[in-house]
Amino acid sequence: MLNRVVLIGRLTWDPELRYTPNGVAVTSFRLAVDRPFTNQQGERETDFIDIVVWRQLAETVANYMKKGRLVAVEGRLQVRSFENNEGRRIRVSEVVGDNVRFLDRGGDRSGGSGFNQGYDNPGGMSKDRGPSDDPFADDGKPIDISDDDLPF
Amino acid sequence: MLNRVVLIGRLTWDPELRYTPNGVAVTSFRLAVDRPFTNQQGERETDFIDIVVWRQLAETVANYMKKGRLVAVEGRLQVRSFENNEGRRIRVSEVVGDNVRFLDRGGDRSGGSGFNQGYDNPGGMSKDRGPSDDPFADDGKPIDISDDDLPF
Amino acid sequence: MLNRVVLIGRLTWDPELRYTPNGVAVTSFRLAVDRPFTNQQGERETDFIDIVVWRQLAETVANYMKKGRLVAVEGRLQVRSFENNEGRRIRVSEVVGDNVRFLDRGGDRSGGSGFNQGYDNPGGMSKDRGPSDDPFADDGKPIDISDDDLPF
Amino acid sequence: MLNRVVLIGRLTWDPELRYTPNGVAVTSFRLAVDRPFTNQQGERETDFIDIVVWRQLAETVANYMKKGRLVAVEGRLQVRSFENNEGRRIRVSEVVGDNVRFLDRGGDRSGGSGFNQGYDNPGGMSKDRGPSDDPFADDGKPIDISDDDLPF
DNA sequence: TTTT
DNA sequence: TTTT
Repeated sequence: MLNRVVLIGRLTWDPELRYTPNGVAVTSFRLAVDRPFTNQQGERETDFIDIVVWRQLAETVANYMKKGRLVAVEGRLQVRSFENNEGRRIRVSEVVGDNVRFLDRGGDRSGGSGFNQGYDNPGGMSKDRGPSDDPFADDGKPIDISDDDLPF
Repeated sequence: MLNRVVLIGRLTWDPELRYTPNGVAVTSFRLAVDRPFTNQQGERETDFIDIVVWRQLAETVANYMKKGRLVAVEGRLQVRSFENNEGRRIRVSEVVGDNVRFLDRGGDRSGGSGFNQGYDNPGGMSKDRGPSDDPFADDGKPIDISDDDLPF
Repeated sequence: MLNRVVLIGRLTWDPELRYTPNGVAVTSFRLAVDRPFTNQQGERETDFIDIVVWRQLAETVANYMKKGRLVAVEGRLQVRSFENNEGRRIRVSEVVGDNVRFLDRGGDRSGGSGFNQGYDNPGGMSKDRGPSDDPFADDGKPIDISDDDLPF
Repeated sequence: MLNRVVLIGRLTWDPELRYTPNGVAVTSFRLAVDRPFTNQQGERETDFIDIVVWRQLAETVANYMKKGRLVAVEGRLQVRSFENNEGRRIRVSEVVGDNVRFLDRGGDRSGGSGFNQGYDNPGGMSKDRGPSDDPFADDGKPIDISDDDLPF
């Protein structure tokens, strides 16, 4: 009914871009997210959380992200369940990201953050697109609504 | 850089649908969100939070929501600042909703919830559309990616 | 660094309350969270997400929740990794809930929602407590700050 | 019923620490949060969002944050309404932060992030404390539950 | 009072 | 204009 996740963490390896048989771009990576407290041994533990992003966002992430980079990820928590080839039931949890923000230096605007951004259409509601069909390509038209446009 | 709000509360009045001069649907409503604690007088206070939704979601909300209904709203917190006609600086805060879920009886699936749902394209990244141009109209094609499509 | 999850879904079974050897209450349950879109076969899929709650919240949830009930859960996504007795690496993902809200009729306030609420101390920053040591027990003192108290 | 906000943005000025008459620390600051899209004039707009934090977190923020720093804030959206001295109804919206993470260099761990963290007890459920009574002071005891402690 |  |  509602499923929203927000994470900030560091990439544990370089993301790798793949394509589905239908040509849809998909990138997976793992995020190290430190817990905000220490355990009984006084150690700070870390959750290693798998992220998957699709389409244009997959390509942006693959192009700009590297192991160690700090990112914010928004998305939904997905649990897939299947039987492996030993007949064992396996459950795989991952966050399907629809927004990824780069939080440390990207070499862009003088040490700034968010130099590159990615937005996907949350909830997978966008139609399936091939990799060459950029859903965010600028068509030269304005994409927001001006104040003059407001009815109140 | 990142701006996400999730609220659950009750409508304080019937929402009203308007259209911008350009024909874009927009609906505003106010949500009563009880605080999870009581104040020094032992009273439970409530935040009255303004929500605005656009396009198809505006029409869905206007059609199905009524005063008193319980809803979940996802969106971003927007602060507009302007000078009023007395030259005074006014700040208006509202949540621009991109997902609204109906949480109490909708007469749909036997006491179920979420009988009607609305999703807008978060972040306002969709192109401007007129009210008759439903961004979520079903075109008869599948809108998600099947398991067979997965490269891993 | 930051890890926040908000879910709304239905309990797939009655939760069961257990206690750790140290007497800490813990309740697990599974939430069915419908996806907001349909797959290529036109079916609406569901994520079955495991939730675990601790201490007072565990007891509240065990006392009031039943299979089928609609709830909102806030928490953090935790991934535990261990080797099973076959030497296989297993990863278990679950949401550690720190706030659970009951969203359908609880028999309390005439069809209201949120009849019962649970809050845990997010981030696990509270000290370990035994089950009889209610962290939310009312000590008769006010727990919030009045307006008179504000310095601005 | 549920009210959660997650923001990432930059401080627009140095925060200022105050105390209530009862000695409770409170710090306010304003966050500049860029929108993820451009308006009809092709400009990227920014929401300037007021944040208030209390108690220990107020002191941590006041000690470590400076104008321009990038932070993540979690909290709840609060709307206060009152009549000003001209008899006009004023509505003030602000995010009551219960978690603030520092996202750019803090001089701590070699360019790392989150060098300093603050957690407040969300929902204001903690008892009122004076400024010298650090709710997060380490008492030398473990604050989490070990794996051995788990009943499953 | 507006950040990068 | 305040919901339950």
